[in-house]
Amino acid sequence: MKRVSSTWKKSPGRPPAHAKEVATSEKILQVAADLFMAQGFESVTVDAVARECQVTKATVYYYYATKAALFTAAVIRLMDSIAQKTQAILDRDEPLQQRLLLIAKIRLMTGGTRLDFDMVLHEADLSLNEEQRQAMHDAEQELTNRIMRAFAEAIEKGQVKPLSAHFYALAYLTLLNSFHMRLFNELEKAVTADNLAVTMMDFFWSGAGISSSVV
Amino acid sequence: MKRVSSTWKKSPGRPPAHAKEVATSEKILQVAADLFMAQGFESVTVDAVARECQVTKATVYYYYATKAALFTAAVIRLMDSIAQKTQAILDRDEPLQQRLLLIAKIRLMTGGTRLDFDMVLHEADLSLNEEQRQAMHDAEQELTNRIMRAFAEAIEKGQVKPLSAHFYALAYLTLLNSFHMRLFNELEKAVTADNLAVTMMDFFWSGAGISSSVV
Amino acid sequence: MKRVSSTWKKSPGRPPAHAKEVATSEKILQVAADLFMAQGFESVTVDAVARECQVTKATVYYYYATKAALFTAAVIRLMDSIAQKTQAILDRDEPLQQRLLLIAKIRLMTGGTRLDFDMVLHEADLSLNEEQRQAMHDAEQELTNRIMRAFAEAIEKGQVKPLSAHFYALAYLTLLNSFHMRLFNELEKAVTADNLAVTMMDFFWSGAGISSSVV
Amino acid sequence: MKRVSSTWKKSPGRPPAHAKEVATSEKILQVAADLFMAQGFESVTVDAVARECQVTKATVYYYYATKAALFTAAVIRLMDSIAQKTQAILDRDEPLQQRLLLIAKIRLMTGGTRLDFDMVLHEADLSLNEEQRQAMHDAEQELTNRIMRAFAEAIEKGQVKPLSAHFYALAYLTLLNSFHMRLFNELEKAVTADNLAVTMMDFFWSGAGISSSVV
DNA sequence: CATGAATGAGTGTTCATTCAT
DNA sequence: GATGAATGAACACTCATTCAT
Repeated sequence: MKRVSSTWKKSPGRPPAHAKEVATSEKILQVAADLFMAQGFESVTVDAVARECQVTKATVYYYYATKAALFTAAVIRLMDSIAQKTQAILDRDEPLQQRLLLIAKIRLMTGGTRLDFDMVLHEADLSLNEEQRQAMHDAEQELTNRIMRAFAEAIEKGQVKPLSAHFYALAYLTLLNSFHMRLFNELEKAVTADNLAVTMMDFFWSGAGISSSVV
Repeated sequence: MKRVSSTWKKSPGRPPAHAKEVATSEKILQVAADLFMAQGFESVTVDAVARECQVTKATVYYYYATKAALFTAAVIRLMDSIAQKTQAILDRDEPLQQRLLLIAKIRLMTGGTRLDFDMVLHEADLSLNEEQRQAMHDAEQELTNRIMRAFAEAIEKGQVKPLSAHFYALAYLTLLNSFHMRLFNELEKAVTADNLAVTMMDFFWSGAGISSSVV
Repeated sequence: MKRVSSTWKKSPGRPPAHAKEVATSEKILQVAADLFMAQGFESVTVDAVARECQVTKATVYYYYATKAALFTAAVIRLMDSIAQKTQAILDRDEPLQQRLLLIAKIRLMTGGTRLDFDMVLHEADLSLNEEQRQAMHDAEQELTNRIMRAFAEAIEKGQVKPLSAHFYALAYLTLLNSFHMRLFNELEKAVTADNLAVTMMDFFWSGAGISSSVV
Repeated sequence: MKRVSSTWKKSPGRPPAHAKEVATSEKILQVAADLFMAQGFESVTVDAVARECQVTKATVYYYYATKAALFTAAVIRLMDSIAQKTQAILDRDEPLQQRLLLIAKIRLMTGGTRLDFDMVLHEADLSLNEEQRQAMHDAEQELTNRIMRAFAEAIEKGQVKPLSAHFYALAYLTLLNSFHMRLFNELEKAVTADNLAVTMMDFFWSGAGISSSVV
C-alpha cells in the first residue's frame, strides 16, 4: 500500500501470458540503456527505470543483482548492437572512406542520447567491480577493434597513410561520438546529420592543412 | 599516537589570522575543481571537498550556496585559466600548426583529470539552474572561440583549407580532450605525451587519406 | 542489560506477516498526530516520529512523501475523527445548550495536546503547498460548519439570539480550544474539566453582563 | 568575503554616530518582534532578523546571547507595550463594557501579526530555559491580571455577574486574540474591525441565549 | 515471476552559536 | 560596537538494497 493515496495499482504474481510482447528482463534492459545514455549512471535511479517499465524496483532487482550489473548489461547490449551494425557496413565491398562515411551518417542520424558512450562509461567506472569494468571495456574494445582492423587492412593496401591503426580508430570514434552528442544539444540546428558527416569525413581524410603538393 | 596533528580537532569561530597561505574560498575552488574533474559532478560529495580542504561542510556552504554553485565556480575558474594560457600561445608569431602543437603538448602533459571537460560539463548540466548553465557554456565557448578565431585567421591567410573554423575548433578540442583523458587511463603507457601530440597534429593537418597529388 | 529487547536491531526487507496489530501507515499517522499536536510542526522531526513508531525514517517516507504530507494526513485524520464524534452528539434530540455542554465536557476531558488546533494549523501553514493548505482548511471548515449549522437551526427555532451563526461557531470553538490547552498547561489544577465546561457554557449562554431586565 | 559574488557590503567597526535614529539593540528588538509574531519562533532564523536590520548575525549575538533570549526580550517588550496601552484605557472613568470595547477595537485594527500571542508563546516554550519561560509567563500574566482586576472591580460593584474574574479575563483575551488573527487571514474580508469588536462585545456581555426574562 | 514493505547509509542544506579581529 | 570566518549538530529527503510473501 505504498505512498498512501497513490493512483497506480499493480497486483502481485505472474501476469497473464497474453499481450506480453517483450520479456520483462529485456524491456528493463532497453529502458535502462536509454536512461543511462540520457542522464549518466549516477543520475538514473533504479526506481526511475522500474517506473518507466511499469514494474517495481523489486522486479528490476529480481533480474539484475545491482544497479552496476544492470548498467553493465544494458550498455554491453547496446554496444554489441552497434558493433554488429557497424561490422555489417564494414564488411561491404567499398572503399574504406565510403564505408566510414555511411557509418557516420547513420550514427549521426539516430538520436536521443545526449551523452556519449565514453562519457557514460567513464562516469560509471568508479561504481563497477573489476569484472564489470572489464566486461565494459571489452565491449568498448570490440567496436574499436573492428574499426581498427578496417584501418589496418586499408593501410596494408596502401589506401591510407601508415599511421597507427589504433590511433585512427580512436580518432574516428571520438569525433563521431563528440559530434553526435553536440548535434543533439547545441550545435547550429541548421547543420544536418548528413552535412556534418560529410564535413567530418572530408576533414578526416585530408586534414586541415593546405597540401604542399598543391602549390 | 605519535603524529601530533593526527587526531585533529577544530573549534568554531574565526581562526587566528596567521598561517593562512591561501584564502579558504580559493582553496575550496581548487580542490573542488580537481575532484569534479576526477570523478564528475554527482560522484563528488560536498563533504569530500570539505574534508580535502580540512574544513567542514558548513564552511564550504559559507562560501558557495549550493553544490551546483560550487561546481560552476570551480569549473569556470579552471576554464578561464586554460583559456588564458591557450591565448598566450595563440598570440605568438609562429605558424598555426606549431602553435596548436605546443598547446597540445602542454595539455597532454598536465595530468590528473581522468575525465574530460565536455563530459563533466554535460553530466552536471541537469543539476544546474539556467544562470549556471549559461555561465558554464559561456566559459566553454570562450575557449572554443579563441581557437576558432585562430583558425579563421589562418583560413584568411590561406594557411588552412577553407572549411568551417568552428568545425576545426571543435575537432581540435575534441581530439585533445579525448586523448588527454585516454592518456591517463588506458592507452599503451609507452606512448608519451610528446609523441601523441605530434601524431595528433600530423593527422589533424593532413588527415588519414593518401594525398591524391602523390599519385 | 537485562531488558532483552533494549538494544534492539532491525534488518531490512519485508517483516514477517504475523504480529502486526496495526498497519504501519496507520501507526505512523497516530504517532504523528500526537507529536504534532504536542509540539507543533517545526519542532517535530521526522526522525522522532519514526523512532516513536519503532521504524526508520525511510519507512515514514515510504508512506508519506514529505513531512508536510505527513502532517496534512495526520491532522486531517484527527479532525475528521473529532468532527464525526461531534456530529454524533449534535444529532441528539436535546436543547443545543445541553449538546454543546456535552461536547465541551468530552473535549476538555480528553488530554494530551498542549497546543490547540488553530495554533498548529497556522504554524504549519507556511510549509504546506497549496493543495495541502486547502485540504487542511477544508477539514477545519468541516468542523466549524457542523457547529455552525447547529446554531443556525437554533436561531431559526428562536432558541438563540439571531447573531451570525458563523460567529457563534468560531467563538464556541475558540473558547473550547483555548481552555482545553490551558487546562493541560497552567490553569489552577484544581479546576476540573467538568466545572470548566459548565462555567464556559454558562458564560457562553448568558454572557458576563447583568441582565438589564432583572433590574 | 562571504558568499563569493555577493552584492551587499558592510565595513566593520563602529558606524559614524550621525543618522542613527534608533539604537541597534532596539532596532533588533523591533524587527525580531515583528518576525516572531508573523512566523513563530522556529521559523524565524537569527540570520533573517539580522538581514532585516541590515546588520550581521554576529551583531545580533553581540546584544542577545541566544535566539531564545532575543525572543524573550522581544516578546516581553511587545507585551509590556500592549499592557501599558491597555491599562491606560482601563484607567478611564467609563463603564467596563465601553472600556473593553475600545480595547477590542484598537487591537483588532492594528494589523500584521498573522499569529496570536498565545500561539507564538506556546510554540517557543520548548526552546526556552526556566528563567525565560518564567519571564514570558509573567509578562503574559501581567496583561491578564490587569484585565482580571478590572473585572474583579466590576464584580464588586455588581456590574457583571459574579463568575471568576480570571475566567472572564481569559475568555476576553482569547476571543480577542483569535478574532484578531482570523481578521488578517481568512474571515470574510467585509467584516470590519469595528463591527467585529461590537459583535464580540455584545456576545461577551449578554451571551448567545435568549434571555428568559424576555418571555 | 513479481511484489510490498522496510532498512541503512548517505546527501545536500540549514542554522544557532563561537571566536579572533 | 560590530564583523567575517568557521563549526557542529541536526534535518529533510534519497536511494540502493533486502526479504518475506
